[in-house]
Amino acid sequence: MGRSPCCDKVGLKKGPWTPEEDQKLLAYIEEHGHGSWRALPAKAGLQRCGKSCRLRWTNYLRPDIKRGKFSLQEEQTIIQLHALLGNRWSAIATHLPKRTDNEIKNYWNTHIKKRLTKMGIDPVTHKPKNDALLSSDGQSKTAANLSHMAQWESARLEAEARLVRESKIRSHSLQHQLGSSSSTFASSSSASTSASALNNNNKPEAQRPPPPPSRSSLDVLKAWNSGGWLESNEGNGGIVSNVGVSGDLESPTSTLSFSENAPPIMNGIGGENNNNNDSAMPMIEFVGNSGNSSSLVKEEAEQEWKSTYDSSITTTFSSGLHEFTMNMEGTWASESLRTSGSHDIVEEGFTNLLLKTNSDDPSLSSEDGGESKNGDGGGGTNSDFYEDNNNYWNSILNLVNSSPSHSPMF
DNA sequence: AATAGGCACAACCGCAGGCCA
DNA sequence: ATGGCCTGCGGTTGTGCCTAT
Repeated sequence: MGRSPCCDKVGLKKGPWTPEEDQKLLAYIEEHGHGSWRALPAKAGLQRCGKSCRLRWTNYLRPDIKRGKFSLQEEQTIIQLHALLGNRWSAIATHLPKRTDNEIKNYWNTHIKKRLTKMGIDPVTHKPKNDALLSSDGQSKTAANLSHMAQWESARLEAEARLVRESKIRSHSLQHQLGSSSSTFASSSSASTSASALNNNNKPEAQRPPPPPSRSSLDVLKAWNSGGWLESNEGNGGIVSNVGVSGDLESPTSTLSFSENAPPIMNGIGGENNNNNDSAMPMIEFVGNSGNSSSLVKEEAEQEWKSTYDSSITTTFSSGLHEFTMNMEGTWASESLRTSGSHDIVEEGFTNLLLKTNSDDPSLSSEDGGESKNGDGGGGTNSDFYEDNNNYWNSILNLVNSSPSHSPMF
């Protein structure tokens, strides 16, 4: 694993980019694609290292970047995804179209993190700051559930991101086959969001990965499996891990069941619970159901996207108290889909399903307000606070939603 | 008006890992 | 199998702007 020197430090400019430099970089990429970033600066006449050029492009100059203030929904999505994924900004960014991981990271560090801190919520764990004791004595079963959800979602997101990348690769490969020159960037860039896609787009043919199998769902399942997630749970004394692989592989439906009576089975999941013998530990159950869920077939705007993606995944989380369904509709649709009329679905899919969990259950509404708005972390009612995951999400969102940005809380 | 402090954001740094010769 | 190249990623720093004093 040799690590390449970033660049020759001598004679290369650092610091803020000038409009002239931006123009040079833009003009070059529009005409030639970026190709090798290392070689780009010399070709483009820039006194910058390739890495600097790449960052400038991916974080600022790319034409498909939405700049400006984050919407409330975007903010909520970031909070929720961060609770699930932690500081995996690139994974979070996959659910915020047109936002870069760097932008999201900065926004988190400068805005959301501070808000949560002021609200008495640990921005790392998304728990009230005085919840540590609860976790250590095994009472925070919901935290364990959430941790497991996070693991599941993390694996899913990885697979999703992989699929999106491969989809883009395929798209660009098709474009290439159709005779597009390297300048296809200029016309297709609006439909290409991630830097990786652009990278692949401009890679020499030999460097491009082979086209993925035509059925995207296969890739998802493969990714799930290759991630070791399912295997790691097999024989784990209670976890049923199964993603249906027979027949139609599309639209996997995963059911996460929490059984109040099941023995502790979450070994290795969620650090604070590894040695937990609490009989109340829920059973987590994944049930693959690949054949029945309603497939959402999306029409591609472009001919190269004729292949349909079955881009719905339904994830049902059920507990003794609540059951809510996550319909991952479109979340691994291609970027082309995002810009061809399905954007809203894609952009809002995960966000909405998350938000949905906070409004579906009327029993939650009675717990809005006072308790969750206790900025100091709850004051002795944390066991209630962690009654279930929904309460947790609800509390975060209510705090965010009910507190205008100019309020003292923020 | 000058200045200090805080804030927001762009950019940089360096590690990790995939790919290829 | 090995080593170099390249990119992705997360953490950190630098800098300009805004606001309060």
